[in-house]
Amino acid sequence: MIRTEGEAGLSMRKLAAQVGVSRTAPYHHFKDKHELLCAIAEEGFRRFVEMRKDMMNMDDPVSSQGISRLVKGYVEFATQYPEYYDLMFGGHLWQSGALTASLKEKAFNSFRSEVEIVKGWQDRGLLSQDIDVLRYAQVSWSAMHGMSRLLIDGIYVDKSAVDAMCDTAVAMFLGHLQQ
Amino acid sequence: MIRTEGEAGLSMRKLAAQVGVSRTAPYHHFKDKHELLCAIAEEGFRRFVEMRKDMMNMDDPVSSQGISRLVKGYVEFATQYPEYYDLMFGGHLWQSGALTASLKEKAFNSFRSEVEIVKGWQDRGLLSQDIDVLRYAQVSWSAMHGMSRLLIDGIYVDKSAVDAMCDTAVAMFLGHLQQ
DNA sequence: ATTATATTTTGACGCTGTCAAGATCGTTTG
DNA sequence: CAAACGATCTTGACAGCGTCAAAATATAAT
Repeated sequence: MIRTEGEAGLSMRKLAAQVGVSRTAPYHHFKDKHELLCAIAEEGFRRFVEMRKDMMNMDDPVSSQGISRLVKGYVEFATQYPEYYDLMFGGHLWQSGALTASLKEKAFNSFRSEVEIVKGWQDRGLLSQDIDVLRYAQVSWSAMHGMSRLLIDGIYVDKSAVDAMCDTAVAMFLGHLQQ
Repeated sequence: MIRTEGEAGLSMRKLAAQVGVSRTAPYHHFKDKHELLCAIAEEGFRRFVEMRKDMMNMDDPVSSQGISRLVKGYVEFATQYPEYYDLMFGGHLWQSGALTASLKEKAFNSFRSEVEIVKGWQDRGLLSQDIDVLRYAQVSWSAMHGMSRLLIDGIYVDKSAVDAMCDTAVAMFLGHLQQ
């Protein structure tokens, strides 16, 4: 429903109707609409980490190909499943401050994996030794997140430029090192 | 009203009540709630470009101080006026695809100014000659946008790290050049 | 077979955006 | 000065929303 009518188009009533059940039946399985959305977001994280694992098995994340693949994979996930991405990393759930504990954990793990990757870059000399890994992970993730958001939200409209943007991002992450 | 109760907390009815008129009076000045939000977003852009001009008058944008000031100014604007930022660069209005013409123009000008700045970096040798300026502007803006979004949306919560993140971003933008 | 528990339903409340028809007011024109 | 007009505002109404409460039903455990 979110995919076809947007996040605002998802209503508990229409959802129940589509399933063939009365309006308030879903409330016995989810306390809130909020809690239902959290559950959907969790499902999104499951898909996300699975995709990420697959990519890191295909190429070493510390290699030009591997890094490029990770960045492109990230943006691809966001643009292919914008509904999941919105719920996972959008303000809608986070600003409420009342995330499900399990959802919070999954999100945290996702970010920690990004930090690990950046640490790998530094360990193998792709990144200067005196760079703060945590900050660098925050900023590089910001870039991927920002690109994804701008694409999803319809601000960046030229989808044929995505690949070039990702390449540029990789170059920027690694300080324009030749390799 | 948005500031105190969030964007979802702004309702045409409450707005009218607060002004002291009937529910539908605002509809004679704005066709839609959508059009009202567009108007607010425009006001946000006015403040944004004004702030940006001030900063570029204080420091040359092609200087370590100037660049740093621009980045920090950007994020500061976003976190200080999150309601404006949400409307200006959030999916809510853009995804509808029906932006006011004047709003669209203001947004486009804002991005073009970012491209100009990056071009300045390249012209003065801060950036390798064989870098695509447009792509680089898109990615660097993505990073600033991503940081802002993650802060606004409550995903990055440690606000004491904002300065260090901005510094890291600047270092990343300029390929870790010493200067 | 009976109790207990899980699940569903109907009804209701207050909220939302916005359309339609009528009322009021200020300004412009004959 | 009066009449017409257009801008502004109002009340009424409609369909939709999330969700609480109480009653009804089905399923499971004793």
